[in-house]
Amino acid sequence: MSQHRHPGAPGRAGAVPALPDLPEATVARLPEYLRALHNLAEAGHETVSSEGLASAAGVNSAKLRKDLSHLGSYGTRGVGYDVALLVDQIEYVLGLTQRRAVALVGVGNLGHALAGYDGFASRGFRIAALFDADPARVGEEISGLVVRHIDELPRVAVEEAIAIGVIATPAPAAQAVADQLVAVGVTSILNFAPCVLSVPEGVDVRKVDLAIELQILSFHEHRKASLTALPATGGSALTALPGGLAVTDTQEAIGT
Amino acid sequence: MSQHRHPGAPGRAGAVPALPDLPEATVARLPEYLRALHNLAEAGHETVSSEGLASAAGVNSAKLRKDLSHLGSYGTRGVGYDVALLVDQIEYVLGLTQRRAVALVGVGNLGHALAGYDGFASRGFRIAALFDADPARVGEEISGLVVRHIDELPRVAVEEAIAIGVIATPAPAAQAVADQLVAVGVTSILNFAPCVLSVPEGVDVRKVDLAIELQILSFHEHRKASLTALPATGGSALTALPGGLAVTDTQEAIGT
DNA sequence: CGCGATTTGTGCACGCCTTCACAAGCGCCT
DNA sequence: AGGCGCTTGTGAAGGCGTGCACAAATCGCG
Repeated sequence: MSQHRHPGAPGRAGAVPALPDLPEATVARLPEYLRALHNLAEAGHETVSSEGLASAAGVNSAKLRKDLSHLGSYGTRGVGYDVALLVDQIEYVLGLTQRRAVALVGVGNLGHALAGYDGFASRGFRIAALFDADPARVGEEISGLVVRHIDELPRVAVEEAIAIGVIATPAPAAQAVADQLVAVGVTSILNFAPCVLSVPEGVDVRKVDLAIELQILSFHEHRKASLTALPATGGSALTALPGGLAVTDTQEAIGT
Repeated sequence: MSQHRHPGAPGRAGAVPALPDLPEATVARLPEYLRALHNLAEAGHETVSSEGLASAAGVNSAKLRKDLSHLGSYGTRGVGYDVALLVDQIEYVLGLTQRRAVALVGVGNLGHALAGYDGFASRGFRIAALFDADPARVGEEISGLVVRHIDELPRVAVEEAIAIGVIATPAPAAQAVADQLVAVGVTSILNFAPCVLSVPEGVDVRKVDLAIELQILSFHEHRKASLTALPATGGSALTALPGGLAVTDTQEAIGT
């Protein structure tokens, strides 16, 4: 198609340049590419081949090329991708050109850690406010921010232009917090509480459950054990291949 | 098929009862079903229909039935599933009948929170040891455990029968830690460091990257904004439908 | 100026996952 | 005992995602 047209150049006019709706799977990988690209840029690379970027991001090179082609792509055949250009492009698509304000609700064990996690700040986000329902925690200062009572959410949400809510409360409190976030106009929620949230249409919820991740690992562990444990008993076929197989969804031998 | 045969009853003979290799997508949902089932059991329910359990877990009922059918299934037509029986069955398949020992490496910000997270203990895991490479942190006591130097990993791994390793170090240190874990026989790793790990075949790695989750939300936020920005400003638009529906991949109206 | 080496972009086929729709099975009520 | 309503388990269809393999395009060099 186009030669080197930039459908939505980052620093360019802010006029909603027809954001393509990418496949979910692609969206989920873009941040990984972005991180790899930042590393490459820091290492002095000006261009990178699909093969090189793919291995740095831990994916197949064909998959990477297809992913990038979805967003209009900025590669040069015979050469590769311009690192800086691609960074700008991905950051634009992900909406990282504006530093979004994040409200963190629940400053218990996990909330404390999240409040102090510098990975947020360094990757396009700003923790703008901390909330908790426990009066004993209100007023405490964490990483330069004062914990406020959840009832102040409406006022602060407007003041700080909160775009994303992070829930790090115990499960029983999570639904109420989600409702409050939705009520003040938040349409994106990251939920660390181990429960299902019910939210209106148009609100995105992503869930991170640490115990679930471990349980998934446990299953594979269990399965691996049950395979290597049956050298004799023909029992259930499978005949455990000596090398074993690949993994769940990520790694592969990557050549740093 | 069988009436009420238990191919692998939990407390039963420990003789590797032909663990079926479930679809990855199913495995990833089983922990969610398990959590929902525990809630139902606590609420006094003895049986539950696929519809009921599905909404409690935030999924489609057909999907749930197919998932459960993969593990031999223990439902009764016209009635539903026996809650206690299903709990046992899922816990068995996930390998949660034995409480696996977890080693946590890196007790910085996030590591501290993970060490104190009671969700691990309550859901089948035991944090057996904490490690760090920083001598200043070695010796510190967290949640009843003393932080040890990473060099003690080989000895402790054997003593405590470590089954799963959790990496909560900065990215530059993660690969070395992974290598050390693999060297002492750990074949399941949960990685919180924002980097790709290279591991041998047969080792499972799952990755949790908090910033990536936010960036995915950011994309959808960006896209929603670019859509609603066209009609007539509407500020935050959306006119939140009262009933509201699901979102990206989880929620649904749940009737607690 | 032309040719070959290199690398992107993509058409295509395959497999996994989801969803629908319905037959089979079970309990309860009459 | 028989029928009826409810719920599970599953065959089939459709959609999505992945990976291969190759044509198109670009650069560098002779």
